[in-house]
Amino acid sequence: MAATLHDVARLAGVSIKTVSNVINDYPHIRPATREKVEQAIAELGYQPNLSARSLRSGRTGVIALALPELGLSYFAELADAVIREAERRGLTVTIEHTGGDRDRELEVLRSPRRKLSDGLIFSPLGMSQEDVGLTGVGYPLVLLGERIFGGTADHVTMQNVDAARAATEYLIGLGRRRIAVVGAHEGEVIGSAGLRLRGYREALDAAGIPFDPALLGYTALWHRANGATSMRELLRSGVRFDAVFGLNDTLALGAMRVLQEAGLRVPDDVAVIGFDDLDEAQYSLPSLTTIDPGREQIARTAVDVLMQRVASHDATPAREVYADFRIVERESTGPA
Amino acid sequence: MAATLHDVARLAGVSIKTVSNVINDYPHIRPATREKVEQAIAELGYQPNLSARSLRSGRTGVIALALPELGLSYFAELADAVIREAERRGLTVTIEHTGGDRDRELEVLRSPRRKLSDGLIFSPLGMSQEDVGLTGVGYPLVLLGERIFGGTADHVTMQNVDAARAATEYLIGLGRRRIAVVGAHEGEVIGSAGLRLRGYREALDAAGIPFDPALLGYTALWHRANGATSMRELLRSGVRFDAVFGLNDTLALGAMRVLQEAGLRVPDDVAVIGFDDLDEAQYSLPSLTTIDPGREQIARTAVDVLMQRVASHDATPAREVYADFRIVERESTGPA
DNA sequence: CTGAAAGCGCTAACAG
DNA sequence: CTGTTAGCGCTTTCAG
Repeated sequence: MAATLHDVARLAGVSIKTVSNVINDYPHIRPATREKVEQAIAELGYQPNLSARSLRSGRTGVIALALPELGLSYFAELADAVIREAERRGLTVTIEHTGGDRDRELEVLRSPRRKLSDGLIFSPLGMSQEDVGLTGVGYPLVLLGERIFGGTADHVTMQNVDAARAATEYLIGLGRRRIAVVGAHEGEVIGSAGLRLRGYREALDAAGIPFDPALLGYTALWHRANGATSMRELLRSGVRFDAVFGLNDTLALGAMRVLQEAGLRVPDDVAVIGFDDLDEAQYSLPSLTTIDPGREQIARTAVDVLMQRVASHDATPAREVYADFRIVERESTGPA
Repeated sequence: MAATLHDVARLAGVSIKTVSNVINDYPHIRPATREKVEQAIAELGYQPNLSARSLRSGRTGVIALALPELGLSYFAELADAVIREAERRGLTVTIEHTGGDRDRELEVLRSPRRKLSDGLIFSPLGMSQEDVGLTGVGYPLVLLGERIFGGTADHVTMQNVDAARAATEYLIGLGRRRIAVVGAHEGEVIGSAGLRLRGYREALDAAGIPFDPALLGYTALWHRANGATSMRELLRSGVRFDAVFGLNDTLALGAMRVLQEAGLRVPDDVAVIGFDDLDEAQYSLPSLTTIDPGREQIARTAVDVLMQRVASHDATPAREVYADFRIVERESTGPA
């Protein structure tokens, strides 16, 4: 059986309180005592029982991260960044998949597993603005993404509209006027697709370019395959375009592949821009111009804000943080 | 404050034991009693405190997964599969990054955090065969990967040698004789690079093709950028080749990109094969022929074996499981 | 500066 | 079928 505080205390000839003090760096301990205790700890290979500690203290040192699935590169890179930030603070991260399914998202929000972590960083996909009331949970919660705004939970998100407008303006600045979109969601207003599409339309309006619904490619999910399918439909429809805005990188990459299969040159015939700045966007052929939406900053801020809530349970009003973005120019849009 | 067993018991007019029985589906409870208790639970919104349960029972319902980083697509897809399998069994997964660094791997193995999970699925990269003794830990441990064999822990791995031999034979069957390799590790015998290179050489030998060291491209890490760099060096060296074996998909993809930049046609001038069958291998241009190393099976088996160890602490001898592999034919090697 | 003692919420004997 | 009781190992008053 593993050694406990009592064992250490007995061996060191002190009380368990003293051992506890040493472990928790309580300041006023006589050096000689500390020495004795540390030696006993080493000798027994003592390790604190984290379950007991968390039962007693109410803190677990764990944060939970709920997202659709790690198979989606964007979320894998987000999770990577969150884990990094958590580890810098001595925290561990548990990951739960929701599959982007509303019911599973609700289940995640109220699961008893929440007690096993100090708080939750939650990236919903199936829930929508109408569910905003359900985010008033009794534990520290940081919302990510573009599905739910204005709730009582802290929220860290991207500047979707502005970034999409910038992407579109960039294409327009290159002289492109017929800009197709891949990844639109029918009738969506809020959510990544809705917001990015709004940015697209704002840029068009500002430049006096009429909006043509025939240029929109719809896809339900943003999996890699859908960008390809959507582009095939666009090509089959016969609509003409000289640029494509992929609402995320995987869509853009899938679309770019289909364009080239069809004998179109990127960027000469069609310029392509994405959104997310995934690692792989650097290594496609041609490399993909895209928006860096500030993923690192989002991860860092989310963990910071969450831990602030954990530390102080005062009811300061919910924060809404927008990460900085920038355009990453690569080959798929040609020389600027 | 959240409701406890006592609150429920009081409200339902029974003892806490009865409530506990209801929660844990203890069979012999009078329906009327069960009814009362369930109503009290609903009314109070009672949720069991998992910390307390785990302190008492010694089980946490959590499994830990330690891997280099989620930014590497292979590990993201592996983690995805492990989480899926865990969720099917009602378990949650915590993920720890090691960065492939030996010291951090050792730290992970003996961290007190291990007590917060029932067991560990561990994919080392920095540790090597000499560290095999350090894998005899006091908790359920499943080793993944190709760094350490023959220890006292269960081990789930790929058929690296056989799969790499099959990949090489496939290229040879296509009439290619000068097969370059991207991702070799200087002097490595065990480990993914070493084993896959051995498979490569076995295939060469079997076909009577002399081994030419000039065809090996070395890279320290298997990040995407390294495949590109390695291929650039190979091209600069002037060595001639008609095929490339990327020791994993990201390397192959990086290399393929450089080949095309250099004006070489894939597969006409150079055929390319990878290893891992990442999602993105389907969507590159051309799509990448690769080895599916049985990732799903690895995840499923790892979780199964781990939970068997958790359930029965008997010291049955360590298992060594090899997943099935298969060649996935795509465009980068042309029609077979 | 250190010790004694209470109890976090739960499970599991052991009785009835 | 249900109630009582004793801890799991730790933190934390409260006294010395």
